[in-house]
Formats: sequence, C-alpha cells, structure tokens
Amino acid sequence: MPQLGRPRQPLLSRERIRDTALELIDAHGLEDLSMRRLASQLGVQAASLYGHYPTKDALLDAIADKIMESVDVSGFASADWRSGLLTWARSYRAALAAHPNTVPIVASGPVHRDLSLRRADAVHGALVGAGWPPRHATMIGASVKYLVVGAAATSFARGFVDDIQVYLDRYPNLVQAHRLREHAEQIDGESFEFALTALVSGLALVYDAVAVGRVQASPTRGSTTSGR
Amino acid sequence: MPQLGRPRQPLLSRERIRDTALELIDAHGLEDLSMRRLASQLGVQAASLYGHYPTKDALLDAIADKIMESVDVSGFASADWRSGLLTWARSYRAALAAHPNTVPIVASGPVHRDLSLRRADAVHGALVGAGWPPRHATMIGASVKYLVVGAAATSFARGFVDDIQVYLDRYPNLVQAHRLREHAEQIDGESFEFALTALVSGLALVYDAVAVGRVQASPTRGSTTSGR
DNA sequence: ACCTGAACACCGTTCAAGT
DNA sequence: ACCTGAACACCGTTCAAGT
Repeated sequence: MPQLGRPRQPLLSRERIRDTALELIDAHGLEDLSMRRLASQLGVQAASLYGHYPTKDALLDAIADKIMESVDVSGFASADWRSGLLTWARSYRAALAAHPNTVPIVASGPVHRDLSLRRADAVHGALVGAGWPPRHATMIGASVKYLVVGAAATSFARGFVDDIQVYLDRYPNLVQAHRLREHAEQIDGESFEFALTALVSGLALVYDAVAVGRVQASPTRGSTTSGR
Repeated sequence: MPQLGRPRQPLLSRERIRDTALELIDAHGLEDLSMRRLASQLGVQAASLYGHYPTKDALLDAIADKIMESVDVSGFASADWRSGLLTWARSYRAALAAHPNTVPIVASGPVHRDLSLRRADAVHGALVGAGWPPRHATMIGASVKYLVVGAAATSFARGFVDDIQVYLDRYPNLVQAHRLREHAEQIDGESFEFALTALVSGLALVYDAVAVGRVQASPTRGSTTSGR
C-alpha cells in the first residue's frame, strides 16, 4: 500500500535520482530509460521526479556532469604540455569508456556546463603558458576532444555487429583488419593510443615551427613580414 | 476527403520516404521526426510507412546509408596514401557537415552497412598496398574515423550555447579561445584541418619507422628479432 | 515541502478492413 | 499490392489534491 502525501522523510534526492538513472543506463542502455521506469526503480511515481529535475534533459545533463567530474586536467600543472595533453585525453576517454551508453549525452555539446568550461580553460591556459599561440591552443583543445569523442562514439555506440562473418569473404582486406570480434575492444584501445600518439607527434612538429621562442621573446605580429 | 483502399498509383516509395525524412531532419532536427509527422508531410497515414520500412530504425539506417554515399574513397587510387587519407577524411566530414542533425545516426556503428564495409576495405587495402602493416592500416582507418566523427559530433551536436557571454569573465583564458560565437563554425573547420594535418604528419613519422622497405622487400616477421 | 492520481498530448507499431 | 482506421502499450509533462 503506497504512502499518500508527504513522507516523514524525503524519499528522493537529486543525487539518488541521478545515480539510479546512471545505473539503469549502464545496465540497459539509454533508450530504455524512461521517467516511469526510473521512478519505479526508486519506488516512486514518475511525477515525483519533476520536483527535483525540471525535465528529463536536465537529469541527463546532471549525469553528463557527474561523468565529466573524473576527467583529470592536473597533468598540465607539473609536466610539459605533451604529458598534460596525454593525461587529459586518456582520463577523458576512460571516463567515457566507464559509461559507454552515455556517450550520446556526454558528447553532445557540454560547452555550457560549468565544469567543462573550467577544464577547457585549464587546458587552454596551460597550452598558452607553454608557448602556444592562443589560436593554436584552441585548435589543439578541439583536436583532442574530437579524438576522444570520436573514439567513444564509434567504439561503444552499438558495438560490432553479430553477422560480421558474412562479410569476411566479400571484403578480403577486412579479414585481417577485423580478424576477431572479441578483440574489438582491444583494437579500439590500441587505435586510440595510436591516434593520440600520432597526433601529439604531429603537434610537436608544429610546435617547433610556431611556438618555440615565444616563451622568451615577445611576438612581433605582422611587422617584419609585411604585405605579401 | 481521403482516398480509401489501394490508390491507382502508389503514393509512396522507399526513396521518397527516405528523402522526405531527411528533409524534415535537416529542417527541424532529429528529435522532431516522428512517423506520424513524416506521414503527414507525405500526405499519408503513419501506418502506411510500415509497408516500406519495417521500423523507424530501418528508415534511419537508410538515411545514414544515403549520406555515406557521398564519401569519396577514390583518392587512394592515383595518389599516395597521405593524399588518399586527406581526401577521404575531408569528404567524410563534408558529408556529415551537410546534414549535421543526422550525426547521431550516422555516427552510431555503421559497421554492418555494406557500403561502409566496402569503403573500409578500400582504405585498408590502399594503406596495406602503400606498405603499412595490416595492423597499422586498421588503426589508421580507425584514427581518421575518430577525428571525423568526433569533429562532427562536438561541432554540430547542439552548437554553441546562447549565454556564452556569461562565462567570458569567469574563465579568462576562454576570452580569446571562444572570442566570437559567430566564428564557431570557422573555428571548427580550422580545428579539423589542423587536427587532420597534425595526425597525418605524425603518421608520416611512424611510416618511416615501420613501413618503408616493406614495399620492396618481403617482411621477416619474428625471425630476425627473436625472443625479446 | 514532497509525493500521488489522473489526465493531456503525444509516441512506435500492429492489424483487420477496404479497394 | 497499397493505404486507412482504430487500437495497444507506451512516452514526457502538468497539476490539483493529499499529508
């Protein structure tokens, strides 16, 4: 028999709702999460949730924020920009890998979230401090994000398909590429590391051409190389 | 007054349904597409659509396939692997940029789609033909996909937020990073080009270390460098 | 202040019935 | 063969009512 009216002690809290929702998403996927199902898991009616979150989207945003909390941006403080970038990228990817079913909500524009901005600011500031021009710092931050989000989206989205065997004889070169489906996760991890390493190597080349010297000397923008 | 029963001439076709659905997604976003709304746009009842597509997901898959048709993989035929990679990546991104609202459906695991596999096979085969070890070819294909999908997902997902001005004083380094919202699109394009170029530069370094020589001489796997 | 019951306006999908 | 009408089992969200 359900309790009517106000309970002696609150049954819900924003945290409990958010954490339970994440558990359901982890267990059954994003599409299976409904306010009614979440409420039932919490022993409550769907309407009750709206006393804590104005909309379902607001709840999903809170989940995305929670997941982004574990992204580590501290690597920039002590080490050089390369190590800082690697630490950031790896912890970013790890955060998404821990909750693959949430990738769609975490990937979609957390530009407005306070925490993300603080992090973006930290990355950007560290790169500029290391001698990168601000414009390059912006592009580097975006580049790493592309790689992390792209890796998360394509790796975890729906996983490999069941009938991949069907294609193996039709696409001869794929026989070696996708050799074993059970290795898909490993291939994903290796590919991400490979891409990240290659990207940072490429950045180092640009750095030598564009940033070195600016740390000590002040830039002379457009004065020496005038006109064209 | 609606026509009852079978019309003299079919009102629908898979192509017309698919193209109209894409138009609606382009115009009003993925979330606003419902089978009922699509049907109404086609001058038909929702149930009629199920004679042409078994489910809404099947329809979305058809749209994703259509979009992926424009991806150009021909660059590998005449030019070297660097140019081929660049052509592929840019046309891939252009295909997504042309229909930003479809990114979620195009990004989520088209591994099972015939066309995607044929393309993946072409990329992989070309890289191996250029002297890359198969394992590296797989990782390179994945890396470029990560970049393209990541760029599409984070750039177009929801766009920049309206009240970005609010944050400008709180996060000083972002003042220069996100200087003008109207330049967001340009920044995205430049960042993608920057990332792609840096990645390919990094790959060239790996290539010199790992692939050159294999084009002419046959590999001696594990025989010369035994044990560890 | 916090939850319930019932409703509103939607969904995707099915299926007998019409021509 | 191709579309309709009506239904089924759901959605997210609102709101007066209860304690």
